[in-house]
Amino acid sequence: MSEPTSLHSRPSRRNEIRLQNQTLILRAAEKVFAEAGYGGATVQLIADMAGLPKANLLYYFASKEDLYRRVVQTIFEIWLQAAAAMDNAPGPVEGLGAYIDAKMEISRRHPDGSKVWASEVMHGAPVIQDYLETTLRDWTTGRAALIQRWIDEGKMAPVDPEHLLYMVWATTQHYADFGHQIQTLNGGKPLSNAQWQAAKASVKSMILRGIGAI
Amino acid sequence: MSEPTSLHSRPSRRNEIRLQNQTLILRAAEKVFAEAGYGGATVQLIADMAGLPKANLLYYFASKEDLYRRVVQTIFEIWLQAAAAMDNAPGPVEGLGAYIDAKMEISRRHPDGSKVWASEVMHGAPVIQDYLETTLRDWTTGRAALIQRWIDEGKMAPVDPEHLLYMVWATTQHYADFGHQIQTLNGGKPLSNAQWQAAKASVKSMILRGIGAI
DNA sequence: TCGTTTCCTGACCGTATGGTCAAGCGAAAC
DNA sequence: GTTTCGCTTGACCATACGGTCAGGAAACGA
Repeated sequence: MSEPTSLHSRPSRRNEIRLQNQTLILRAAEKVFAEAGYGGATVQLIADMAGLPKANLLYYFASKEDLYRRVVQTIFEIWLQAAAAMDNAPGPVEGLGAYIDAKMEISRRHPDGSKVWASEVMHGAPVIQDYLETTLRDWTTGRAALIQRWIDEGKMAPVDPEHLLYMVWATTQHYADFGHQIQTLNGGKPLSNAQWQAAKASVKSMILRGIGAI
Repeated sequence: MSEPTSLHSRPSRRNEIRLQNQTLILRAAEKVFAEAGYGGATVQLIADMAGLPKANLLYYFASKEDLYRRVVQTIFEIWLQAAAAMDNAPGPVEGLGAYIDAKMEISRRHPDGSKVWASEVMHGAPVIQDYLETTLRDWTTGRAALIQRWIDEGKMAPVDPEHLLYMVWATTQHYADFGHQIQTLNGGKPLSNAQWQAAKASVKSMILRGIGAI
């Protein structure tokens, strides 16, 4: 009853299991939400994917919606990390180049996350609307200003910074969100390592040339 | 009481009602599928949106899946019509320019259709896989060859035609699929007429410059 | 007018879903 | 050795879902 110093005990077996199961569930949830959408996903499906009984999921996460919210937030954080690639760059070639590289890498490594994000936004952003209005809006205006500075310094053509950002988002995320279509057009096979490099180079060169940076 | 001199019974009242209700239902279905996804959409929701009893929908359409299939096919046909804009063009400026214009117009006028299409592809194209493998693949290889011809004729830089097409698809459809995000970043207001024109011009100029066509 | 076909719909059904619960389990704390 | 307390789970529940059906209403042909 009286806790002497049990504020936070060592990692202990308990917390270890807890964390392990939570990440296991979140990973399964990401996959199922990406494949079936929020409405099409079922807790049972996620449980099967995770190899756990359904009731166990609902011990760790209060509800399906709670689980979904966690998945979306995780993706948003990954998304924001890549955003930092644009910082401290002397010009658009380095800054946008690194940003495009980072976003293409995310499309390759987290296609499910990208799909969940796309689905969330397409359905009106019911759970991350506040993030869009605060974090994303601030980030966007900040980078738009940075791009405008590059334009003023004559480092690129005078394009609308926001539409440029949309193009970067759209093009890079397309390789995740429409990966199935791309795979089908690629003879049914996923893009190989070399093809991914070619895609990255194509996207980068077209965009950078499109804004007169190269 | 029916008058013997029926004023207009040319298309016969029956077929008229039938067609009217079917399009009413399809329009409602497109909206609901776009907003909630296939799994999240319910027949009841579509019926409410159409202002008809649920049983009436299932009189005209055999099942929810049948209704969904019709919606997706309709979108695909609209999509293909825009594809013709590239034909008979002397070069990339006219051909791709017209294609981008057409696709932007579709994003503006059929955002729900675009979302349903995106959702369908993201979830592995369960109902239009065969279209992807036949119609879309043929169209893509054909247009890739056309673009390659333009490259050979020195009308544009030697970019990978397929990645160029992906960029056009991604960028134009982004304005429909991520319309909610764009609206949020636009202060919560939908793009105005002028803003749509600016978007169109931005996308066109960035892409055409990106491939060295202007 | 009458018979036939098509349209319309309230009531209903089997199933699957998100979520609850109470009883068990096992490692650690006493 | 016993108690504690978080972890685990089969069984269960209310609800909502897609789909059916019987039978009435309206439109049509003759």
